[in-house]
Amino acid sequence: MGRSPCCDKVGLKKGPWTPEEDQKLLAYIEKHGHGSWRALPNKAGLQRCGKSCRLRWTNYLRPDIKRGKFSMQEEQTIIQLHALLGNRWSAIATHLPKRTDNEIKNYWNTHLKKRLAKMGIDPITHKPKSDNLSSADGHSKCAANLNHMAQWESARLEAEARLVRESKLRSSTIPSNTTTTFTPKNQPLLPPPVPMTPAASPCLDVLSAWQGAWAKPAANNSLGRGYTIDLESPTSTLSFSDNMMAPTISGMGIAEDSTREDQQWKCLRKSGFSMLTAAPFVSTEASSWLSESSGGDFAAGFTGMLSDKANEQNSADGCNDSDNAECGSCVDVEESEGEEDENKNYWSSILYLVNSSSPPNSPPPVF
DNA sequence: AAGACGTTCAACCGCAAATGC
DNA sequence: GGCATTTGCGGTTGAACGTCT
Repeated sequence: MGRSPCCDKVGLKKGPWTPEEDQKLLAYIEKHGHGSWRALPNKAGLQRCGKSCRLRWTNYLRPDIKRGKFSMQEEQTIIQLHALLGNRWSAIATHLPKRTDNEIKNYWNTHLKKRLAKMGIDPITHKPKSDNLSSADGHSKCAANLNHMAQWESARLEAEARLVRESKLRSSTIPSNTTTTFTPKNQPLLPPPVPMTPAASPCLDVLSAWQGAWAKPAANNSLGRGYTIDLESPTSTLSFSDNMMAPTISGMGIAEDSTREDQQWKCLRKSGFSMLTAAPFVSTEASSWLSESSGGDFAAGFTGMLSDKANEQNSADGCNDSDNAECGSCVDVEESEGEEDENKNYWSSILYLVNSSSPPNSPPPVF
């Protein structure tokens, strides 16, 4: 495709794979594992280079791949992780089970990036384009914190990715001469990916930090507002419960009602989501780093970049309840609002979440 | 109906890291 | 430790398909 071939050997087929080739590759890997990719094509009777075979397998034929539309939670996860890690698709993919890095990369380039850009958000910095110059004082601190956390999170993700790779390698190199029968649609040849449970990743991560901040009070909260926490979620993302007042954590694997979620995001924004509002729910530990990050003034520092923009939006919407935790007007979402507005709100909320997730001064990860 | 234009995504490439000898 | 080979990653391409004019 427009470049010199990666394999010098002539006669090797390129371009789209035929069903027959897929079948050959699948049959071979089912029987022998992939072993050496370079040697595989000859052994499997394929006129392809090993690289092409590996790519076909990892991005398309592997049984533990989920195809189809990305859920809203997956989108949120991608955006949050992209804000932290940049174009490190393989690291992002470790947080999205059954999605390949290539698929995530494509989805980002064809959908998410454009949607962010359309909203005036720089898809690289994840900040409003007009906001780039206004981050001189308070925001720079947050940016530094975010950067610190990004490095920290990045190192952890790399370690996780390594574990996943090693696990897969071990299993894939073992010939499956067991009773495993395999077709592209059903039987997994490889074991399920290493779950990113809190137990597996006991250290802080940005998303977990968020979860922790929200989740901890759940055990002894007397509010009874419907906290729901999925501790097994590998990459939980923040969402809000039905009445929008108490934060909830929902797991990635949980099917979501997108319409409802839209409304939740909308209300999150409408309620002027801020740590002022959230403070009563935040654990001591979490509020500690939040406080540090804001130079001692937890509420002011942390909410600065959140509420400013949210208030701006609220004013535009005529919702002035940003400082009111019991914003009742947010419960009923006006149906007359356009879908575009909902999308905007949803994306705005994501941006604010991304901007705010950086516990500073955390110790370096030990793996 | 047909050509132009835009979008999507599988597959390619080169590079860097990891691994083996 | 040094070199050769293999593997993984991220950027890019272009065919296929959809939409617009």
